[in-house]
Amino acid sequence: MKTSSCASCLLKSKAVVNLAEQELTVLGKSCVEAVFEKGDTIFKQDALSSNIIYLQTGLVKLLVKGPQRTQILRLKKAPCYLGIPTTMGDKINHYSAVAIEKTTACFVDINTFKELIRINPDFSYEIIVELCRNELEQFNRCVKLVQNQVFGRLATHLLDLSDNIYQSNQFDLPLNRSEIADLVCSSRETVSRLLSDLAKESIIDINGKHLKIIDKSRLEKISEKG
Amino acid sequence: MKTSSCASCLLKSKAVVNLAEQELTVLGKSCVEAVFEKGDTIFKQDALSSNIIYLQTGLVKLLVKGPQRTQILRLKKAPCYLGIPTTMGDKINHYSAVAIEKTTACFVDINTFKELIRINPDFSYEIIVELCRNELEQFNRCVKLVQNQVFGRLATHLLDLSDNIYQSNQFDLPLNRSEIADLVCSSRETVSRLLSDLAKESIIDINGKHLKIIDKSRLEKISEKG
DNA sequence: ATAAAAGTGTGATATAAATCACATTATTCT
DNA sequence: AGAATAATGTGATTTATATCACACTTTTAT
Repeated sequence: MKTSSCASCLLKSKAVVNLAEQELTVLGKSCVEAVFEKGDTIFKQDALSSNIIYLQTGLVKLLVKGPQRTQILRLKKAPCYLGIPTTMGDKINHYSAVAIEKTTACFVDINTFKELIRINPDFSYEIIVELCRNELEQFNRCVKLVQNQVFGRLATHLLDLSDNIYQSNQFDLPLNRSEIADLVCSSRETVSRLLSDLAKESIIDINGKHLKIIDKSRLEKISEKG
Repeated sequence: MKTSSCASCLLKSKAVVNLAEQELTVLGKSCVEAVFEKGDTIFKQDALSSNIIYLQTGLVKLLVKGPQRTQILRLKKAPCYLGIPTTMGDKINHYSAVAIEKTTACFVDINTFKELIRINPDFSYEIIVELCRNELEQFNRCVKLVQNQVFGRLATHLLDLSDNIYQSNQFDLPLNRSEIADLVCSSRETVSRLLSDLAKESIIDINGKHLKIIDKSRLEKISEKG
């Protein structure tokens, strides 16, 4: 870990690009950069948090360990902020963040973050925009969970990986079958079966972790209807 | 509907109390107040929105009509804002808001709202705090949906009505059985059965819409475990 | 290289809760 | 007031999907 020179950072957030030189100095003084390898925990459920986290590069999973099952709430791809609601709120992490690819992240002290909100309206504005986008995304997830059954949810997440995370119709799944189950709120066995079904129908081609989407339009139909 | 004098309003939001006199005048010029009776729609899913809505008094339900079922996303009690993420985002309402009690609301033009964010950091700060609280609440709802089965979710919502909405251990349900089903993501019949079961166990006393919580600690246990 | 551990696929069974069906009770309307 | 309509309760049946059980495969460790 090292204190960063935010002014010279090439991976500024949409909010941070609005900061003046002097404000960047303020930020730099309480901003610490860290690198996480695949599998590393960035922060842990139930731990106290007094930092906002900005993901510069990489991919993480947000997960909740509940009494019944573990849920992967969502995958978050850099660039984005993590932990704003928690750190602005009750300061106790409601979920853990674990890197599923090599990830670089900046830890920003909450007081500095609040100070920047106080002094720079353009900064605040971008934070508000990000919070709003998050809320709509989470909303969609929650609606999908109720409206669709497992087949549809699985299809939705495969499309999300293809369209938003990897921007390619073939990629290596960053999660094993059990984690995919946690992501689509189902069981390992069901996910295994449904992936086989999709392959039998020639909608996808799957070989271990390598996945190729063959018939995207049918997958989209399943995502909507199923 | 009438253009309001925001300066003299006794129901200012936590954000608005930070506004200076001149800023209140700006707000007042593009702020329209309206009264909604029980059952009235405040805004409709799929419609365009260029207003932020501030609920001064009352109670509303937010609902999504999906292909499979209707969901009541949540009840929102005044004072609170509605529609910030939508109006800041793609401007299309992802859900409807319907008054379930007499409700008064202010419609604020999005450009005025953005202007206030730009000129008053304390205003922005309070908006950020409200967005953060919303995100955590929605998060909890989503986790509960997966971790608990219907019995637990029903108990959770009864407690929410008692603790947060009515602040009393007896009240009239603002929703019929079918709407309660939409709220707990279940079916009318199941809700009906489970309410009877709770009554049989002397955990609640229910007579039509009137509900009295008799054994709160057992209800809390069901809410956590069930 | 071999053993141990972790991950995966697939059939059989169990289960929570939806759906169906219909009787009963409220509420609304003329 | 009486008819029509909506809301509710409750049993029977169905269904999606979890869970169990176990074989097979891949990865990791010694």
